[in-house]
Amino acid sequence: MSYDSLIAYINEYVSLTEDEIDTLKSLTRIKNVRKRQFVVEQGEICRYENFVAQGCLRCYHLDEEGHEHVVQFAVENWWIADLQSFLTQSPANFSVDAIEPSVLIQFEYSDLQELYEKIPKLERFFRLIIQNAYIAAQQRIIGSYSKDAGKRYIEFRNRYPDIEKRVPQYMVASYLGITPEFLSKIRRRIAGQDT
Amino acid sequence: MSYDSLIAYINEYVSLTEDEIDTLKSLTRIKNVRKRQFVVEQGEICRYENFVAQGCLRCYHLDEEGHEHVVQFAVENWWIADLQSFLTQSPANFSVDAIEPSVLIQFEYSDLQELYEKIPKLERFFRLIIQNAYIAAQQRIIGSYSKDAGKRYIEFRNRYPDIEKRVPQYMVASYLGITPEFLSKIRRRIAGQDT
DNA sequence: CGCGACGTTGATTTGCCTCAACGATTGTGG
DNA sequence: CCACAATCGTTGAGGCAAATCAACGTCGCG
Repeated sequence: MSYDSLIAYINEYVSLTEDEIDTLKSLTRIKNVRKRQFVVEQGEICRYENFVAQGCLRCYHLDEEGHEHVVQFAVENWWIADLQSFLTQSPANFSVDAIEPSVLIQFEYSDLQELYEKIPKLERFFRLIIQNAYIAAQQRIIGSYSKDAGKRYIEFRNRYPDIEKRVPQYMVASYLGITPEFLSKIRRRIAGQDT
Repeated sequence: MSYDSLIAYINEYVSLTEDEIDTLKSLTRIKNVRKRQFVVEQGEICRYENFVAQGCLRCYHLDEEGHEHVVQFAVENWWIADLQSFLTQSPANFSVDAIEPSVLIQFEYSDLQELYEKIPKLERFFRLIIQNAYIAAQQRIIGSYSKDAGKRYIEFRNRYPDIEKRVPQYMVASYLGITPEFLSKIRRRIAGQDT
Protein backbone atom coordinates (compact mmCIF):
# COMPACT_ATOMS: atom_id res chain seq x y z
CA MET A 1 0.00 0.00 0.00
CA SER A 2 0.95 3.65 0.13
CA TYR A 3 3.44 3.24 2.95
CA ASP A 4 5.64 0.92 0.98
CA SER A 5 7.39 3.63 -0.95
CA LEU A 6 7.99 5.67 2.18
CA ILE A 7 9.44 2.72 4.07
CA ALA A 8 11.65 1.82 1.15
CA TYR A 9 12.73 5.42 0.90
CA ILE A 10 13.61 5.72 4.57
CA ASN A 11 15.46 2.43 4.47
CA GLU A 12 17.88 3.90 2.01
CA TYR A 13 19.13 6.14 4.78
CA VAL A 14 18.48 4.34 8.08
CA SER A 15 16.99 0.92 8.72
CA LEU A 16 13.80 0.51 10.69
CA THR A 17 12.56 -2.43 12.74
CA GLU A 18 9.02 -3.71 12.40
CA ASP A 19 8.10 -2.04 15.65
CA GLU A 20 9.46 1.24 14.48
CA ILE A 21 7.52 0.98 11.28
CA ASP A 22 4.36 0.50 13.31
CA THR A 23 5.19 3.56 15.36
CA LEU A 24 5.80 5.51 12.20
CA LYS A 25 2.47 4.48 10.76
CA SER A 26 0.64 5.31 13.95
CA LEU A 27 2.05 8.83 14.00
CA THR A 28 1.43 9.74 10.38
CA ARG A 29 -1.55 9.60 8.10
CA ILE A 30 -2.44 9.13 4.48
CA LYS A 31 -4.13 11.96 2.67
CA ASN A 32 -5.71 11.95 -0.75
CA VAL A 33 -5.98 15.25 -2.56
CA ARG A 34 -7.56 16.02 -5.85
CA LYS A 35 -6.26 18.16 -8.65
CA ARG A 36 -5.94 21.84 -7.69
CA GLN A 37 -6.54 21.12 -4.03
CA PHE A 38 -4.43 23.09 -1.55
CA VAL A 39 -2.13 21.20 0.76
CA VAL A 40 -0.69 24.39 2.21
CA GLU A 41 -2.12 27.85 1.76
CA GLN A 42 0.01 30.97 1.91
CA GLY A 43 -0.82 32.89 5.06
CA GLU A 44 -1.97 29.79 6.94
CA ILE A 45 0.26 27.62 9.09
CA CYS A 46 1.77 24.63 7.35
CA ARG A 47 0.66 21.74 9.51
CA TYR A 48 2.29 18.83 7.72
CA GLU A 49 5.46 17.76 6.09
CA ASN A 50 4.31 15.70 3.11
CA PHE A 51 5.83 12.69 1.44
CA VAL A 52 4.49 12.12 -2.06
CA ALA A 53 3.45 8.48 -2.41
CA GLN A 54 1.74 9.23 -5.70
CA GLY A 55 0.97 12.25 -7.84
CA CYS A 56 2.48 15.61 -8.65
CA LEU A 57 2.39 18.89 -6.73
CA ARG A 58 3.92 22.32 -6.76
CA CYS A 59 5.06 24.83 -4.18
CA TYR A 60 4.79 28.47 -5.15
CA HIS A 61 4.82 32.01 -3.84
CA LEU A 62 2.30 34.68 -4.66
CA ASP A 63 3.96 38.10 -4.69
CA GLU A 64 2.48 41.53 -3.98
CA GLU A 65 1.65 42.04 -7.62
CA GLY A 66 -0.29 38.80 -7.74
CA HIS A 67 2.29 36.88 -9.73
CA GLU A 68 2.93 33.21 -8.99
CA HIS A 69 6.49 31.96 -8.63
CA VAL A 70 6.95 28.21 -8.57
CA VAL A 71 9.81 27.22 -6.31
CA GLN A 72 9.51 23.47 -6.41
CA PHE A 73 7.71 20.59 -8.01
CA ALA A 74 7.32 17.24 -6.31
CA VAL A 75 6.49 13.83 -7.71
CA GLU A 76 6.66 10.34 -6.22
CA ASN A 77 9.23 9.98 -3.44
CA TRP A 78 9.75 13.71 -2.98
CA TRP A 79 8.89 15.82 0.01
CA ILE A 80 6.92 19.00 -0.16
CA ALA A 81 5.83 21.63 2.35
CA ASP A 82 6.63 25.16 3.42
CA LEU A 83 9.44 24.07 5.69
CA GLN A 84 9.89 27.45 7.30
CA SER A 85 6.24 27.56 8.25
CA PHE A 86 6.16 23.94 9.34
CA LEU A 87 9.26 24.13 11.47
CA THR A 88 8.41 27.38 13.16
CA GLN A 89 4.64 26.92 13.05
CA SER A 90 4.27 30.41 11.64
CA PRO A 91 2.27 31.64 8.62
CA ALA A 92 3.38 30.20 5.31
CA ASN A 93 5.10 32.16 2.58
CA PHE A 94 4.19 29.55 0.01
CA SER A 95 1.22 27.61 -1.15
CA VAL A 96 1.34 23.96 -2.12
CA ASP A 97 -1.30 22.47 -4.37
CA ALA A 98 -1.84 19.36 -6.42
CA ILE A 99 -1.23 19.34 -10.16
CA GLU A 100 -2.52 15.78 -10.35
CA PRO A 101 -4.71 13.81 -7.95
CA SER A 102 -2.18 12.72 -5.36
CA VAL A 103 -1.57 10.53 -2.34
CA LEU A 104 0.47 11.99 0.50
CA ILE A 105 1.85 10.71 3.74
CA GLN A 106 1.60 13.50 6.26
CA PHE A 107 3.77 14.19 9.30
CA GLU A 108 2.22 16.57 11.75
CA TYR A 109 4.61 18.78 13.68
CA SER A 110 3.97 17.50 17.20
CA ASP A 111 3.86 13.90 16.03
CA LEU A 112 7.16 14.39 14.31
CA GLN A 113 8.69 15.55 17.59
CA GLU A 114 7.31 12.42 19.20
CA LEU A 115 8.78 10.36 16.40
CA TYR A 116 12.17 11.92 17.02
CA GLU A 117 11.96 10.80 20.64
CA LYS A 118 10.78 7.29 19.88
CA ILE A 119 13.00 6.73 16.86
CA PRO A 120 16.11 8.90 17.22
CA LYS A 121 17.38 7.55 13.92
CA LEU A 122 14.79 9.73 12.27
CA GLU A 123 16.56 12.78 13.56
CA ARG A 124 19.39 11.80 11.28
CA PHE A 125 17.05 10.91 8.48
CA PHE A 126 15.38 14.29 8.43
CA ARG A 127 18.68 16.03 8.70
CA LEU A 128 19.69 14.27 5.49
CA ILE A 129 16.42 15.18 3.79
CA ILE A 130 16.85 18.80 4.64
CA GLN A 131 20.46 18.74 3.59
CA ASN A 132 19.43 17.54 0.19
CA ALA A 133 16.75 20.18 -0.08
CA TYR A 134 19.27 22.79 0.89
CA ILE A 135 21.77 21.62 -1.67
CA ALA A 136 19.13 21.72 -4.38
CA ALA A 137 18.19 25.24 -3.37
CA GLN A 138 21.81 26.36 -3.62
CA GLN A 139 22.04 24.95 -7.11
CA ARG A 140 18.95 26.84 -8.12
CA ILE A 141 20.36 30.09 -6.86
CA ILE A 142 23.52 29.65 -8.87
CA GLY A 143 21.61 28.66 -11.95
CA SER A 144 19.28 31.60 -11.73
CA TYR A 145 22.20 33.99 -11.57
CA SER A 146 24.70 32.47 -13.94
CA LYS A 147 22.65 31.08 -16.80
CA ASP A 148 20.22 32.58 -19.26
CA ALA A 149 16.70 31.30 -19.65
CA GLY A 150 17.48 29.01 -22.56
CA LYS A 151 20.20 27.18 -20.67
CA ARG A 152 18.08 26.91 -17.57
CA TYR A 153 15.29 25.38 -19.59
CA ILE A 154 17.51 22.78 -21.20
CA GLU A 155 18.92 21.89 -17.82
CA PHE A 156 15.47 21.59 -16.34
CA ARG A 157 14.45 19.32 -19.18
CA ASN A 158 17.41 17.05 -18.72
CA ARG A 159 17.16 16.89 -14.99
CA TYR A 160 13.40 16.41 -14.73
CA PRO A 161 12.21 14.89 -18.00
CA ASP A 162 9.49 13.08 -16.09
CA ILE A 163 8.23 16.26 -14.49
CA GLU A 164 8.13 18.35 -17.65
CA LYS A 165 5.58 16.01 -19.18
CA ARG A 166 3.32 16.23 -16.17
CA VAL A 167 3.03 19.95 -15.57
CA PRO A 168 1.61 22.69 -17.79
CA GLN A 169 4.09 24.80 -19.62
CA TYR A 170 3.24 28.02 -17.88
CA MET A 171 4.26 26.48 -14.57
CA VAL A 172 7.59 25.46 -16.03
CA ALA A 173 8.01 29.06 -17.19
CA SER A 174 7.23 30.24 -13.70
CA TYR A 175 9.76 27.81 -12.26
CA LEU A 176 12.37 29.13 -14.68
CA GLY A 177 11.54 32.69 -13.76
CA ILE A 178 10.31 33.76 -17.18
CA THR A 179 6.96 34.45 -18.84
CA PRO A 180 5.04 31.71 -20.67
CA GLU A 181 5.35 33.73 -23.86
CA PHE A 182 9.09 33.81 -23.63
CA LEU A 183 9.33 30.10 -22.87
CA SER A 184 7.29 29.48 -25.96
CA LYS A 185 9.79 31.46 -27.99
CA ILE A 186 12.69 29.58 -26.48
CA ARG A 187 11.05 26.29 -27.38
CA ARG A 188 10.58 27.41 -30.94
CA ARG A 189 14.21 28.42 -31.17
CA ILE A 190 15.38 25.09 -29.78
CA ALA A 191 13.03 23.06 -31.93
CA GLY A 192 14.37 24.82 -35.01
CA GLN A 193 17.81 23.35 -34.47
CA ASP A 194 17.13 20.56 -32.03
CA THR A 195 18.34 20.06 -28.48
CA MET B 1 38.82 32.60 23.86
CA SER B 2 37.55 31.76 20.41
CA TYR B 3 35.38 28.89 21.56
CA ASP B 4 33.22 31.12 23.73
CA SER B 5 31.09 32.38 20.90
CA LEU B 6 30.60 28.88 19.54
CA ILE B 7 29.58 27.48 22.91
CA ALA B 8 27.20 30.35 23.50
CA TYR B 9 25.78 29.84 20.05
CA ILE B 10 25.20 26.12 20.51
CA ASN B 11 23.65 26.70 23.90
CA GLU B 12 20.89 28.68 22.27
CA TYR B 13 19.72 25.43 20.72
CA VAL B 14 20.80 22.59 22.99
CA SER B 15 22.67 22.71 26.31
CA LEU B 16 26.03 21.09 26.73
CA THR B 17 27.71 19.75 29.85
CA GLU B 18 31.33 20.57 30.67
CA ASP B 19 32.37 17.13 29.52
CA GLU B 20 30.60 17.56 26.25
CA ILE B 21 32.27 20.88 25.73
CA ASP B 22 35.62 19.22 26.23
CA THR B 23 34.71 16.56 23.72
CA LEU B 24 33.67 19.24 21.29
CA LYS B 25 36.93 21.07 21.68
CA SER B 26 38.95 17.92 21.24
CA LEU B 27 37.25 17.10 17.97
CA THR B 28 37.46 20.53 16.34
CA ARG B 29 40.21 23.01 15.76
CA ILE B 30 40.82 26.69 15.46
CA LYS B 31 42.07 28.06 12.19
CA ASN B 32 43.33 31.52 11.41
CA VAL B 33 43.16 32.68 7.83
CA ARG B 34 44.35 35.90 6.33
CA LYS B 35 42.64 38.14 3.84
CA ARG B 36 42.09 36.48 0.46
CA GLN B 37 43.06 33.06 1.77
CA PHE B 38 41.00 30.13 0.52
CA VAL B 39 39.09 28.05 3.02
CA VAL B 40 37.51 25.93 0.30
CA GLU B 41 38.57 25.83 -3.32
CA GLN B 42 36.20 24.96 -6.11
CA GLY B 43 37.13 21.56 -7.51
CA GLU B 44 38.71 20.38 -4.26
CA ILE B 45 36.88 18.52 -1.51
CA CYS B 46 35.50 20.68 1.26
CA ARG B 47 37.06 19.18 4.36
CA TYR B 48 35.55 21.38 7.05
CA GLU B 49 32.35 22.95 8.14
CA ASN B 50 33.40 26.34 9.51
CA PHE B 51 32.02 28.43 12.30
CA VAL B 52 33.11 32.06 12.08
CA ALA B 53 34.43 33.16 15.46
CA GLN B 54 35.74 36.36 13.95
CA GLY B 55 36.07 37.94 10.53
CA CYS B 56 34.20 38.00 7.27
CA LEU B 57 34.15 35.52 4.40
CA ARG B 58 32.34 34.79 1.18
CA CYS B 59 31.18 31.70 -0.65
CA TYR B 60 31.06 31.98 -4.43
CA HIS B 61 30.81 30.04 -7.63
CA LEU B 62 33.00 30.53 -10.68
CA ASP B 63 31.04 29.79 -13.85
CA GLU B 64 32.26 28.56 -17.23
CA GLU B 65 32.70 32.10 -18.48
CA GLY B 66 34.89 32.97 -15.53
CA HIS B 67 32.32 35.10 -13.74
CA GLU B 68 32.10 35.01 -9.98
CA HIS B 69 28.74 34.64 -8.28
CA VAL B 70 28.63 35.25 -4.56
CA VAL B 71 26.08 33.01 -2.87
CA GLN B 72 26.72 33.84 0.73
CA PHE B 73 28.62 36.09 3.06
CA ALA B 74 29.46 35.07 6.61
CA VAL B 75 30.46 37.14 9.59
CA GLU B 76 30.75 36.34 13.29
CA ASN B 77 28.46 33.49 14.41
CA TRP B 78 27.66 32.30 10.92
CA TRP B 79 28.60 29.02 9.31
CA ILE B 80 30.24 28.74 5.95
CA ALA B 81 31.31 25.85 3.72
CA ASP B 82 30.28 24.09 0.54
CA LEU B 83 27.79 21.86 2.32
CA GLN B 84 27.20 19.61 -0.64
CA SER B 85 30.89 18.93 -0.97
CA PHE B 86 31.39 18.55 2.76
CA LEU B 87 28.50 16.19 3.26
CA THR B 88 29.21 13.98 0.29
CA GLN B 89 32.98 14.46 0.35
CA SER B 90 32.91 15.20 -3.36
CA PRO B 91 34.50 18.09 -5.31
CA ALA B 92 33.23 21.51 -4.38
CA ASN B 93 31.09 23.69 -6.60
CA PHE B 94 32.00 26.77 -4.61
CA SER B 95 35.01 28.48 -3.24
CA VAL B 96 35.15 30.11 0.16
CA ASP B 97 37.70 32.77 0.93
CA ALA B 98 38.33 35.41 3.55
CA ILE B 99 37.41 39.04 2.96
CA GLU B 100 39.00 39.99 6.27
CA PRO B 101 41.55 38.17 8.41
CA SER B 102 39.37 35.63 10.20
CA VAL B 103 39.23 33.05 12.95
CA LEU B 104 37.32 29.86 12.26
CA ILE B 105 36.36 26.82 14.24
CA GLN B 106 36.57 23.85 11.94
CA PHE B 107 34.64 20.59 12.06
CA GLU B 108 36.18 17.83 10.02
CA TYR B 109 33.80 15.37 8.45
CA SER B 110 34.85 12.21 10.25
CA ASP B 111 35.18 14.04 13.55
CA LEU B 112 31.70 15.40 13.12
CA GLN B 113 30.39 11.86 12.74
CA GLU B 114 32.17 10.98 15.94
CA LEU B 115 30.65 14.01 17.62
CA TYR B 116 27.20 12.85 16.54
CA GLU B 117 27.83 9.54 18.28
CA LYS B 118 29.24 11.01 21.45
CA ILE B 119 26.82 13.92 21.68
CA PRO B 120 23.58 12.93 19.95
CA LYS B 121 22.12 16.33 20.79
CA LEU B 122 24.36 17.72 18.09
CA GLU B 123 22.46 15.76 15.53
CA ARG B 124 19.52 17.95 16.38
CA PHE B 125 21.67 21.04 16.51
CA PHE B 126 23.02 20.59 13.02
CA ARG B 127 19.61 19.76 11.71
CA LEU B 128 18.46 23.14 12.98
CA ILE B 129 21.45 24.90 11.45
CA ILE B 130 20.79 23.36 8.10
CA GLN B 131 17.10 24.12 8.33
CA ASN B 132 17.91 27.75 8.79
CA ALA B 133 20.32 27.73 5.91
CA TYR B 134 17.71 26.10 3.76
CA ILE B 135 15.07 28.62 4.69
CA ALA B 136 17.41 31.48 3.87
CA ALA B 137 18.16 29.89 0.51
CA GLN B 138 14.45 29.62 -0.28
CA GLN B 139 13.98 33.28 0.49
CA ARG B 140 16.81 34.17 -1.85
CA ILE B 141 15.27 32.21 -4.67
CA ILE B 142 11.97 33.99 -4.31
CA GLY B 143 13.63 37.35 -4.07
CA SER B 144 15.74 36.77 -7.13
CA TYR B 145 12.67 35.96 -9.17
CA SER B 146 10.11 38.39 -7.85
CA LYS B 147 12.00 41.60 -7.17
CA ASP B 148 14.05 43.93 -9.30
CA ALA B 149 17.64 44.80 -8.50
CA GLY B 150 16.82 48.03 -6.70
CA LYS B 151 14.48 46.33 -4.27
CA ARG B 152 16.88 43.48 -3.70
CA TYR B 153 19.62 45.96 -2.89
CA ILE B 154 17.52 47.87 -0.38
CA GLU B 155 16.51 44.62 1.26
CA PHE B 156 20.09 43.49 1.44
CA ARG B 157 21.07 46.77 3.02
CA ASN B 158 18.40 46.55 5.66
CA ARG B 159 19.00 42.94 6.45
CA TYR B 160 22.79 43.04 6.55
CA PRO B 161 23.83 46.61 7.31
CA ASP B 162 26.87 45.28 9.13
CA ILE B 163 27.96 43.20 6.16
CA GLU B 164 27.59 45.90 3.54
CA LYS B 165 30.20 48.02 5.27
CA ARG B 166 32.68 45.18 5.38
CA VAL B 167 32.69 43.93 1.80
CA PRO B 168 33.65 45.69 -1.44
CA GLN B 169 30.82 46.91 -3.57
CA TYR B 170 31.50 44.64 -6.50
CA MET B 171 30.93 41.63 -4.27
CA VAL B 172 27.59 43.01 -3.17
CA ALA B 173 26.72 43.44 -6.84
CA SER B 174 27.70 39.84 -7.46
CA TYR B 175 25.54 38.72 -4.54
CA LEU B 176 22.61 40.65 -5.95
CA GLY B 177 23.15 39.13 -9.36
CA ILE B 178 23.97 42.38 -11.16
CA THR B 179 27.07 44.09 -12.53
CA PRO B 180 29.08 46.53 -10.42
CA GLU B 181 28.27 49.26 -12.93
CA PHE B 182 24.58 48.77 -12.50
CA LEU B 183 24.80 48.71 -8.73
CA SER B 184 26.62 52.00 -8.94
CA LYS B 185 23.75 53.45 -10.94
CA ILE B 186 21.20 52.13 -8.48
CA ARG B 187 23.08 53.73 -5.63
CA ARG B 188 23.14 57.05 -7.41
CA ARG B 189 19.41 56.86 -8.02
CA ILE B 190 18.68 56.01 -4.39
CA ALA B 191 21.05 58.68 -3.05
CA GLY B 192 19.27 61.25 -5.17
CA GLN B 193 16.05 60.77 -3.27
CA ASP B 194 17.21 59.05 -0.12
CA THR B 195 16.05 55.80 1.55
C1' DC C 1 55.82 58.26 -7.37
C1' DG C 2 53.27 55.08 -10.22
C1' DC C 3 50.60 51.12 -10.53
C1' DG C 4 46.59 48.34 -9.75
C1' DA C 5 42.20 47.79 -7.62
C1' DC C 6 37.87 49.88 -7.18
C1' DG C 7 34.00 52.79 -8.23
C1' DT C 8 31.54 55.90 -11.54
C1' DT C 9 29.55 57.57 -15.84
C1' DG C 10 27.67 57.49 -20.51
C1' DA C 11 26.52 55.17 -25.10
C1' DT C 12 24.91 51.24 -26.99
C1' DT C 13 22.98 46.59 -27.12
C1' DT C 14 20.27 42.70 -25.62
C1' DG C 15 17.38 39.47 -23.03
C1' DC C 16 13.21 39.32 -21.48
C1' DC C 17 8.60 41.55 -20.48
C1' DT C 18 4.08 43.59 -21.70
C1' DC C 19 0.25 43.78 -24.30
C1' DA C 20 -2.80 42.27 -27.74
C1' DA C 21 -4.55 39.02 -30.84
C1' DC C 22 -5.36 34.46 -32.35
C1' DG C 23 -5.68 28.92 -32.70
C1' DA C 24 -6.25 24.68 -30.22
C1' DT C 25 -7.88 22.01 -26.61
C1' DT C 26 -10.57 21.00 -22.62
C1' DG C 27 -14.49 20.93 -19.97
C1' DT C 28 -19.03 22.09 -18.59
C1' DG C 29 -23.86 23.12 -18.45
C1' DG C 30 -28.00 23.16 -21.19
C1' DC D 1 -23.96 15.72 -27.46
C1' DC D 2 -23.35 20.11 -28.86
C1' DA D 3 -22.20 25.08 -27.89
C1' DC D 4 -19.84 28.13 -25.56
C1' DA D 5 -16.51 29.51 -22.19
C1' DA D 6 -12.31 28.99 -20.11
C1' DT D 7 -7.67 27.50 -20.23
C1' DC D 8 -3.45 27.01 -22.53
C1' DG D 9 0.06 27.72 -25.97
C1' DT D 10 1.80 30.66 -29.88
C1' DT D 11 3.11 34.82 -32.42
C1' DG D 12 4.35 39.59 -33.22
C1' DA D 13 5.21 44.67 -32.04
C1' DG D 14 7.11 47.61 -28.95
C1' DG D 15 9.36 48.77 -24.47
C1' DC D 16 12.31 48.53 -20.39
C1' DA D 17 15.77 46.69 -17.12
C1' DA D 18 20.12 45.39 -16.98
C1' DA D 19 24.47 43.95 -19.57
C1' DT D 20 28.44 45.28 -22.18
C1' DC D 21 32.02 48.20 -23.51
C1' DA D 22 34.95 51.97 -22.97
C1' DA D 23 36.75 55.83 -20.61
C1' DC D 24 37.95 58.23 -16.60
C1' DG D 25 38.66 59.63 -11.39
C1' DT D 26 40.31 58.15 -7.00
C1' DC D 27 42.53 56.05 -3.54
C1' DG D 28 45.76 52.88 -1.04
C1' DC D 29 49.96 50.82 -1.30
C1' DG D 30 54.53 48.70 -2.93
